[in-house]
Amino acid sequence: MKPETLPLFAGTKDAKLALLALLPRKAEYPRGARLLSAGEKCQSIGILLSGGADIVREDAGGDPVTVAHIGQGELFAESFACSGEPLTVSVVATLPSLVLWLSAERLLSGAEPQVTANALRLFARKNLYLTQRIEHLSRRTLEQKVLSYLRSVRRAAGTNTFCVPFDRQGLADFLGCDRSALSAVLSKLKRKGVIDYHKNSFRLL
Amino acid sequence: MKPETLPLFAGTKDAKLALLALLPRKAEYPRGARLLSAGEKCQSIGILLSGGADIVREDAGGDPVTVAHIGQGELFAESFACSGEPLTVSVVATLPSLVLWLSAERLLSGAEPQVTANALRLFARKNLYLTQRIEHLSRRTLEQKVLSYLRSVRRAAGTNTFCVPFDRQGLADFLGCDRSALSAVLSKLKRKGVIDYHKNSFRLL
DNA sequence: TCCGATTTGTTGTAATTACAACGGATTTTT
DNA sequence: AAAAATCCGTTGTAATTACAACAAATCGGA
Repeated sequence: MKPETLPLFAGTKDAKLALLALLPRKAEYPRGARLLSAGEKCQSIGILLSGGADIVREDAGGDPVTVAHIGQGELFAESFACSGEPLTVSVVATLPSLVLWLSAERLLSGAEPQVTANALRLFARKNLYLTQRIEHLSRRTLEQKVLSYLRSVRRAAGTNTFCVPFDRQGLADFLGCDRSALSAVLSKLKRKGVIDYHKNSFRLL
Repeated sequence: MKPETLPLFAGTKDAKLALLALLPRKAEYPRGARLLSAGEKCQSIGILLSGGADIVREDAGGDPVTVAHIGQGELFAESFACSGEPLTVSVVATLPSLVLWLSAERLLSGAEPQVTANALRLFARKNLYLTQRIEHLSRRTLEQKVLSYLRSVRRAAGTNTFCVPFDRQGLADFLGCDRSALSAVLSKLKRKGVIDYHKNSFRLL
């Protein structure tokens, strides 16, 4: 994936130049490598050019929890880098990965205005995504969580039949529940005639 | 609350000027008024100068749910305004309120760089806050949710004794559970000697 | 201080969910 | 094609939680 084609540089006259202003560094990591560790302060925004990684919380009291997955082209650690807070999570490569590191300081001052505006938009979008997930997670019962989620996907798709970007385990993680409990709720909803589904294709009536 | 003293304008040479570049409009709302309605596209970022408001989701299938409260000095609708997405929630005044509306378009291009940088930092912080809440909400049991939350407050406070900024009902809403169930879990943890508390002052051992 | 209102804890019950185990289906690898 | 691995739904059980109702404690005026 070419850095200049990233959404962050959309609309710039010279993406290459805009990129250089952010002091880019590329780094390769083997599978299993730690890109960042909890407790550090990080000055750089990460962009995963290729490969895959997990954001992991290793809590003192509890066992480690995978908070999110990072796919190709996605930003990570941007909030920590831009807010100056130390990391509360670690980032671990699940595949051999190529990472582009960009200076957060430069992004905050000294970058092309178009790039900063893009960043603001990206941050806003992520906020919306997080807020939506919170709305699903806040429902009291699993059935409500599932319906809240399916309705949000339907709204985004604009059709009653749509696909979800998860397998069952992924959806269970996203909704903060057990996979088999999710399966049970889904088939109950199917029996009740509220939804229909096959694999990750759903219909909401 | 004076607009020029807002964090958004911190570090500007002339806060008044920086404010004017964002085409500010002030508006007053009586208690119960809708500041924004789901489905609209909003071009403006809201800042609550005084009063109080709730962010409410009115779902087709379910009853309305209060997603968040907005207090004095807080931003709202900023993510929708900056990303261009239509609102999925409504905003309702719970008290007579004074709102400062600022042009999102201007913030994205044409604002003082310092202001844009401040916005980026604020968005980043909100991001972290939302992510943390998701981590709590994702735990499987209420006990884990509570401990996850209390540990995060302890980490922020740096001491084993600390106060939480919620009453019980507020904490229950934040953790997505029933208030009495929360009370029950808290006293179980107290009996087990894991925590101690009185009102909203907690000690985590 | 007294009263009313609000907040918080407790109890009981019904419903929900986690968890583990298993079997069938599907996919991938050899 | 066979074997292995993964994914998915089902079942049973124990634990958890929602929910409603109520009692105790706390708070805020009058």
